[in-house]
Order: sequence, then C-alpha cells, then structure tokens
Amino acid sequence: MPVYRKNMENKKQFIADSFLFTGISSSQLAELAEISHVKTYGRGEAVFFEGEEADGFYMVIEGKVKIFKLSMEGREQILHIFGRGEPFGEVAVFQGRPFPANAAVLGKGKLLFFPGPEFIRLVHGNPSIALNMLAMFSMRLRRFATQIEHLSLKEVPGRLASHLLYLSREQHNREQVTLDIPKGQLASLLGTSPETLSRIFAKMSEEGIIRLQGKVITLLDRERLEAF
Amino acid sequence: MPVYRKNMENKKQFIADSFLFTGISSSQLAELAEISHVKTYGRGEAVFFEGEEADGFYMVIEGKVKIFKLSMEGREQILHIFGRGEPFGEVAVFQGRPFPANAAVLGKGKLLFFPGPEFIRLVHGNPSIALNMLAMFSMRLRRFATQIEHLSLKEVPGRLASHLLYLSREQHNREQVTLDIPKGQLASLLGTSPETLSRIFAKMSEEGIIRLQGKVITLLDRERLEAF
DNA sequence: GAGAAAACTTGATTCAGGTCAAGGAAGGTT
DNA sequence: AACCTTCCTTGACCTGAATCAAGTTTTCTC
Repeated sequence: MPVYRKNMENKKQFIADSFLFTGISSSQLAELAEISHVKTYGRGEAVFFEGEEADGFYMVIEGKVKIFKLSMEGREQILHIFGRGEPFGEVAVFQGRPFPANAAVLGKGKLLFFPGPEFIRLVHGNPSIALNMLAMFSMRLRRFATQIEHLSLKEVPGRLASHLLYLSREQHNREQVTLDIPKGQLASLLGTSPETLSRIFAKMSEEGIIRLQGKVITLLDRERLEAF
Repeated sequence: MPVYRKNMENKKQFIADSFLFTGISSSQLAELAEISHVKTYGRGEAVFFEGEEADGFYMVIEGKVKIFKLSMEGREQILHIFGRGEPFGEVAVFQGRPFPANAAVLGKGKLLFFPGPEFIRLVHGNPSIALNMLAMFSMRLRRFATQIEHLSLKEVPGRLASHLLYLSREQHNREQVTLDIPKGQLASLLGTSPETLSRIFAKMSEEGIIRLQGKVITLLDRERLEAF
C-alpha cells in the first residue's frame, strides 16, 4: 500500500475517533479526511494570531496547543490548553469572525487543519455535529466560568491548589501528579508570574503540603489543599 | 377574550420574538407557551443557587438577572448580566448537571420558566434551536474570554474604560452613557470593590476624561479611554 | 558531552487595590 | 415631608503579588 494511502487511513481513523465527529456518516468522514491536511510545528511555533481571518480550524494530533491573550506590555494569559483529539478555532470559523485569541504549540506539535466553509456546511447539515459542538461549548463555558471565579475571588495559592487537585483527578486520582507543561506556562495559565508561582511552590513545600521534585508533585495534604 | 387566553397569546409572542426560538414551528411554539410559566421576583430575589439541580431554565421578560459566584468570604463576582429576551441556565439543563453559579434578579423581575426535559427533546429534534444555541454559546465564550483577559491583564481603570466604551457602543454610540445597574454591581462585574471603583471614577473625572452625574456618564475623551 | 539557551529560583523593592471605618447622598415607603 | 434603608464616597492602612535583578539549574543542540 502506497504511503499516502496509509496516511489517509490514519487520518480518517483519527477523525473518526475524535469527539467532535462522532456519529458522522462514513462518506462525510472520507470527505473530511480528503479536505483536511496535517501541519507540523516547531518548538513554540505560532498557529494563528488574534484578529486574523479564520479560514479554518485545527485539531491536535500530537503535542499541546495554548490559546492565549497578550497584554500591551507583553504579559501572557493562557485561556486554554488543548491536547490530542481536541479541536480549536471552531468558534471563530463557526461565527465567520476573526480569531479572538492567539494560538501556539507548546514544544513541538502536529495538527490537522480543516478549511472553514466545508465545516460550516457540515455543521448546518449534520445535527450530531451540532450537538457535539454544543456539548463541547458547554464544557468550555463552565471552565471559563471557574477561571473567572478563580482569577477574581481566589489568591494565587488557591488557584494553584485547585489546579493541583484538578491534575490529580485527571491523572487517575493519584497522590503523585506530573506537570505536563513548563512551570512558566502554568503561571500564565493561573494568571500570575513565574516568580510568584515559584515562591508559592516553595512555601507549600516548606509547610509540608506538597513535595516537589522537578515536574513531579506529591500531594501530601489534600485537606489543606482543599482549604485554600 | 378571557384573561388567561390573552396571557397565553402574549407569552407565545414573547417566545416567538426571542432569539433562541427563532425558526421554530408554530405548533412547537404553542407547546412551549403551554409548558412554560411566568414567575415574578421581588427586589434582588434569588432565582437559583450554584449546585442546585437544574430542573429547567429561564428567560428574562422584565428586569435584569445577574449570574454570579461567591467567594468563601462573601465577595461576589458577576459573570454575566442578562436582559429582556435572553435565556439563562440552559447550559446546565442541556448538560443535565447542577447550576454552575448563582442567579438573582437586579431590582424586580419577571421571568419565564421552561421545564428541562421538554427543552432537551426540542434541542435534539430541532436543528434550528441547536444552531441558535451554538451562536449564543459562541458569543458567550468570546465574552468570557475577554473577561478573563481583562481580569488578568488589565488593571481596574482599564476594565472600567473598556466597559464605558462598550456601553457607549450599546447605547447608540452616544457620548452620554447611562449605567443600567448600581455602581456596586458594576464593581462586582469588573472584579473590584465599590470603594476602588468609586475612587477611579473620581480620578477620571478630575482628569477630565469623563463627567459623572449620578448614573449618567459623559465620555469627554475617548482617546484616553481607549488608551487604558 | 561540551556549550548555549531556556527555564527556574531567590532576594529586594514597589504599588495597585482590598479592607476597615465612618460620613454623606439617594431613593423608596408610610 | 420625615423616616429608613440602601447606596455611594472618602480617608487611613495594609498586604498580595508584580517587577527588577542576579544567580542557578535544567534542557536542547550540535
């Protein structure tokens, strides 16, 4: 079997496995595999910029993608981090408006790009895709709501504590969690500076709430973490 | 014509005029009018609380509704303020999960309540409602994204400036904008305290950027407002 | 595996804005 | 119109966290 055929099969399989496109017909699946194409990105490369025309959207195949805003002075706030199988940029495409934020890969990455018009046709003609999108958007609205809550009502230690407990839940509820992004990026996600985050990590270690070994964090005292 | 008939007609008309239910069939419209009912609320009364089972959702007929979170210490962060014709609580109903935040009316209010199960049936069976919801969710995701951006990357004066310019746009681009909510609530929406907001209003007045007369604010210097 | 480049930590300083406290202005109610 | 309540403003104080600076560790890359 020639290489491009194999790639096409992989691609089709990947699309079929994604949450967004579950329940789609086999012919539409083939069509999607036809029109989409894989793009690879180097360390930290930008995917798109805020304000750019949204000519299509992306899905993460490998690596992680951050969606972020920049202040005038260059400070960064990460809105979201997407991993394997997750689509991003669909809001802009669906609305036919420019991207509302920047996107860049963390480390290296491989993405699947879908041109916009085809996607819009698909959503309008395919109730199951619309419902999948509604489910995804609902999740994201909830996440954004808690992010707003944390930024406004919690101090940095509280936000970090929440995030650690969140990671623990994601990672099979173990006491031992592993950071999947650099600490500087975590700071940007929590709406603080690397320096402050570092200090708080240090303080929590001193107080015996966590144990910190590089990217591996042991949650020694869930009680006190939850109390933040 | 008996009173209840007239009310039913009004209700039906109101539902038909809403964005969420545009494109719905006349029979479904009648059904919605049948199952929904009007609720009235006194000054500042709660509509629902975070964590409550979502047995249905609401649409604003009269007044304004705030969706908000509370911190342990009782500080409030308003996530959203909804006005006439806007639905709220649908995310929770659609997901079949508890309400993610609290809701209360500002001043007095009149709401239309829709029981949940019927609504879910409707969304699943009616592509135009699903698409309308997608459009609404997209808008809200954008709004939340800018709210996160502002909370994290702008200081309070910048957030206030943005809000004033936003109000100006909403209110026919006049130089003269009118606050439609108490200043204390505005503070809670911008993620600050009434005291701080008051001080910043005072400073902006001194500097000749705005003129403040009760709830009416004149934007004297758009340039400088945009520069924040 | 050496050298370069990121990423992280720690210290010193500064400041935006939160909190407490108390007085003043509106607005609703009888 | 007088009352009460809610809302708003101003002052004094304090603290969480940003910033600047400099060193240290980790990690890429060749």
